[in-house]
Amino acid sequence: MDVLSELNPAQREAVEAISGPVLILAGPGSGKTRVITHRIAYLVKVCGVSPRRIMAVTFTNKAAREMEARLRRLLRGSVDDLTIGTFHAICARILRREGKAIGVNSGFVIYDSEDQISLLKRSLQAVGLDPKQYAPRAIQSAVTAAKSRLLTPAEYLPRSYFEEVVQRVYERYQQLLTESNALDFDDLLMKVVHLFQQNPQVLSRYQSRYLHLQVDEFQDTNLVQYELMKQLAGKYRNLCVVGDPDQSIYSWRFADLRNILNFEKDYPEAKVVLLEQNYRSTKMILETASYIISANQQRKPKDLWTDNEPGVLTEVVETYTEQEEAQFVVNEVEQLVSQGEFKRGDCAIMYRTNAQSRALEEAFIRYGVPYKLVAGTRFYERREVKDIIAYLRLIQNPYDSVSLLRIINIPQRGIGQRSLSELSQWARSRDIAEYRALQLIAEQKENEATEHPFNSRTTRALAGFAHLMAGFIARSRELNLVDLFDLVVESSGYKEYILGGIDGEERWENILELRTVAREYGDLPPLESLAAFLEGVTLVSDVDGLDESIDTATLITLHQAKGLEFPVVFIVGMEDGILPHIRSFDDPEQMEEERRLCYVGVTRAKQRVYLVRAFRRSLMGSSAINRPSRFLLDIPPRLISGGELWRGEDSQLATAMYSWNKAPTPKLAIPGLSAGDHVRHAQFGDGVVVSIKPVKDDAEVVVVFDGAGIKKLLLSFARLEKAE
DNA sequence: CGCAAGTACCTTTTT
DNA sequence: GGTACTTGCG
Repeated sequence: MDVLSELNPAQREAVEAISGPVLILAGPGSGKTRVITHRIAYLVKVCGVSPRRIMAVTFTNKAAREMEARLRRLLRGSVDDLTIGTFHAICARILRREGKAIGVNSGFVIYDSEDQISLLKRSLQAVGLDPKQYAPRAIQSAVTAAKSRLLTPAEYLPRSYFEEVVQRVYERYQQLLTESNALDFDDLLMKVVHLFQQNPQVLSRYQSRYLHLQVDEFQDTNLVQYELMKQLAGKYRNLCVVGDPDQSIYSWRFADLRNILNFEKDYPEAKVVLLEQNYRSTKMILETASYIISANQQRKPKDLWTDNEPGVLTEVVETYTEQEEAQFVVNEVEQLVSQGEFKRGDCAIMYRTNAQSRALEEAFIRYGVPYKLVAGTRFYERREVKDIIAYLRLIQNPYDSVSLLRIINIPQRGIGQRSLSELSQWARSRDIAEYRALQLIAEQKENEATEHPFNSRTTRALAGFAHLMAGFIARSRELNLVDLFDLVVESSGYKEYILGGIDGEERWENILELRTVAREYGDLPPLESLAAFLEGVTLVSDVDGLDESIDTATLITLHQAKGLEFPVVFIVGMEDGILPHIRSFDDPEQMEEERRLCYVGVTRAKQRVYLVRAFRRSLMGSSAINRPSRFLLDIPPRLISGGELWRGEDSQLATAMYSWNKAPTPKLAIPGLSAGDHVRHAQFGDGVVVSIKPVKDDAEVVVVFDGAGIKKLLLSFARLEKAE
């Protein structure tokens, strides 16, 4: 059978073990995705299982899309009936259909973490506590922790004063969510589990439908997710989970490695398959990675091996500052490209924290080398984008109080903080939603009645907003999504407002980009397309937007890099305090996770690995001198380029590296520019560069021209010449 | 109420 | 170095 022909014995075993629970422990690069897709293809083509009876859960939408694409090739069609998606997307779909059984209205909106924080602050105030005294983020984390253990406010047992606060806030927070007809990310999962617990007949329907269940990245599931799969697999027990404990890097999201351990307890009949042959990396890289991960105490040893070429030694490089570090990376990328062995798109630069991307970006721009940044300030978190989404959400669900409070005075309508808290109070005292209160005020204004506490100016403002929204809501039934989008942006006054503000053009561009996203949903009927669009934009992740077809270097965090692979990998910031991160120093478990993170990074590489560190690095304004990462010390010198020089002084390795393997001086002719440079433009004449700012794959250069004044130019278009 | 200026706070990672 | 929130004034 051709579905099996391309597989090694272990992979084949994993594919053919279709009845009963299966635990696949898959090392990096062991063809995990191939096993999952071939398994599904095998089920459909060989075993004749209907695609609609198969569910495959992935970690990101990108992974889901990839799996779908691969299956489309293997199966040719009939892919549409498969259930493939992230936990959150699949749960949202279930809740839209079945939610009413547990009092979840199908028009619910999904709150992201920012919305969550904002509602938590209001919850704090509502129970009479000061948001300044109890960090909303800490409470958020506690609430997420509770929800990932399936604890409702009533079941939550406080063991400290702080936890008592958490419980009170959590309780009110859930009330406010319900009133807003909203669910947060954690609710999506928890509510489905509750739905199934409380409605056995609903559960039974789903259990009967899904004959086969598959979970990817199982090491990163939390307790709710595990419980959910356990429920769904309750009837047929055909649950196949794939994971690698060494790549577990989401414990802070309450991923629980015990899920892997418990799996064999809950499913004693489970077949365990080990995938230990690596198809991705050279022998050198695999060995380097193995040494790094072996230093962890809390792990089962694995025997990873590969038939691949030995490859070249790992480069360990020290630079003086993070600017020099970035410069080295850019230079090295260009070297590799000019030697003809690699393309820019083969190179990935990985780092521990997002803040580290800035120095890298600056260097890429300075040298005119194109790159792509995975996220950064994430698109869907930008203020203007969230504002428009808030308008649209409010149209779908006027009870969404977080969105209402967000945009009721944006652009300014003369509804200030005071009027707002009065509005909330008034609504609460009459036990109605804010939006309903607005409607009443608008009606009363027409009737000249005055029951509410607002003066005539504020009343007019509030009524105006109510009418605006009512108009949108009425039109939303008939307008197609893009037309609705345009209507909202124009008649709310938002367009004018944003264009008149700082960075107006840039922000407007973002809104237009959001509009293109909306266009993709335009074919559906009006109300459906709005709902689908809103769900789509809330459940995206940053890697989802990563486009491998563009031939540029990729800047990416180590977390985001999980599941990806690149011929050349640079890991920068190999310093104690960065990787491992300083926050892990006093917690051995967290330290082990940092090590796994490093391992994930190294094992992304197919051909070459660079581990780069800076002697001195500025962080948050001040600068620090960091020691080399302790993880470097776990790599035997013989695996490091130039490392044999250190033989016999292993213990001194850290000190030694201060003076060895210094980054060579960049050999690039500078095609880029920096502020202060004199330039010449064909049309505008001579000028001086004021600033350079990264814009996607390009750079925006501001130049003061002697004759033509100040101009903003795109580096790729402007054809500026350097002049002395 | 709106705006400008000042201040405190932070930054790990994300569905 | 940046933002998000507070304060004070018109």
